[in-house]
Amino acid sequence: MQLSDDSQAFVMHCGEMGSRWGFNRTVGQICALLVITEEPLTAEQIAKALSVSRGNVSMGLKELQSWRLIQLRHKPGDRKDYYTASGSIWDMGQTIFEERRKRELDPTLSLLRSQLLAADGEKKYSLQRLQEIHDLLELISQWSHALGGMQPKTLQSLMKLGGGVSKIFDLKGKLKSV
Amino acid sequence: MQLSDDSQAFVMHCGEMGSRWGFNRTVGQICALLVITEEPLTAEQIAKALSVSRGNVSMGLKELQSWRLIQLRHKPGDRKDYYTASGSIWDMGQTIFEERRKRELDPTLSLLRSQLLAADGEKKYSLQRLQEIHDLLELISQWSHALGGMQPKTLQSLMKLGGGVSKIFDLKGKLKSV
DNA sequence: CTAGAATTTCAGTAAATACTGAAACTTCAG
DNA sequence: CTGAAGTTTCAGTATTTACTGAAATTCTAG
Repeated sequence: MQLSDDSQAFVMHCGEMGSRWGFNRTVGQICALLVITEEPLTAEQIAKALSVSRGNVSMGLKELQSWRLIQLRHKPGDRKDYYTASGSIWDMGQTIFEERRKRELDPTLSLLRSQLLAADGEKKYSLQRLQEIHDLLELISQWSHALGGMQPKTLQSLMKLGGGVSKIFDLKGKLKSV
Repeated sequence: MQLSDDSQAFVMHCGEMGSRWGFNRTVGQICALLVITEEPLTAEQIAKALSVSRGNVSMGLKELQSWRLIQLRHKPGDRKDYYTASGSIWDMGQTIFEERRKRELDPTLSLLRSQLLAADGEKKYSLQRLQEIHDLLELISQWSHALGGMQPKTLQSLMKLGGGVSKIFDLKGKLKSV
């Protein structure tokens, strides 16, 4: 596990960004390391490469598994656990998207739903605002579901439209009939 | 500033979710409070309502301004600063989306670009992966730009398609000519 | 200018979070 | 079984992040 300067820099960067992405430094580093490394790695190798404790790596791997971002592998005649990034970058992106929806959107959505249901007609302004927030989150959530269900290939093509999204939308107006 | 139980619960919830959304508890609470309150509030009132120190509120307001989520207001003949949520929920959602792009995507994108430019042809596997990550982030970034540039109205209609996104994409295939 | 009302800053402290390393646990070959 | 190789757990500690409150600063009416 001798990392090139660039790889080193990339892994460290992901560590620093870790917190913005919702996990901690070590988790970010482990994930980056597994993504840019072709061969599956043992916890031991990871700890060595990142200069962190074996226990810390164990916890990090557990968390990455809860995000469904890494996979356990075994080699015949070797009882060590090997880990590797799960699937393509696209798969991983999709997974992160979904997991973030679950963690960042769903809890709030569920609180809003219950408050709106129990609403007593008082407090017009705040209720209306809660409703708006609810509607927005609900829509984002639906989108997120839809995107998560797509094949990476389809998603990729859709994404390639990039700035053209709005153009498509314009088209749609002209095509209600289809 | 007497909050109803529900409002109280909502504000506290946003505080707890705060960290997942990239800021701290107090910032989450202040933002929630301003969103559900129609009248602009002073820092004093906010501190009272949330039972936190005046200084903490000042820092929180500063951060929310850096996110462009709140606006300063003044009342004639009153030199206190009043704060209010900036624009509709939709505007705010868009703003959060953009700011998160800047903070969560752009730094990585910029590192990747420089590493890919300086690439020396060695390390085939990791380079390819970096390229894939770059492409994915680039596309998300473009989308994010496109969405950020849309009128809330347009965006709203687009979002309402929800699960129908893929249908649009199917349409597009049939419409290359347009 | 000046004074007082308001806001911001920031050193010190509190709270939350992450990390280590050793002990407990698991697994399996012999 | 036994014990060695491997993994997980977790109490204690270190680090980071958030918060307080008092002092410094800004602002403006008079």
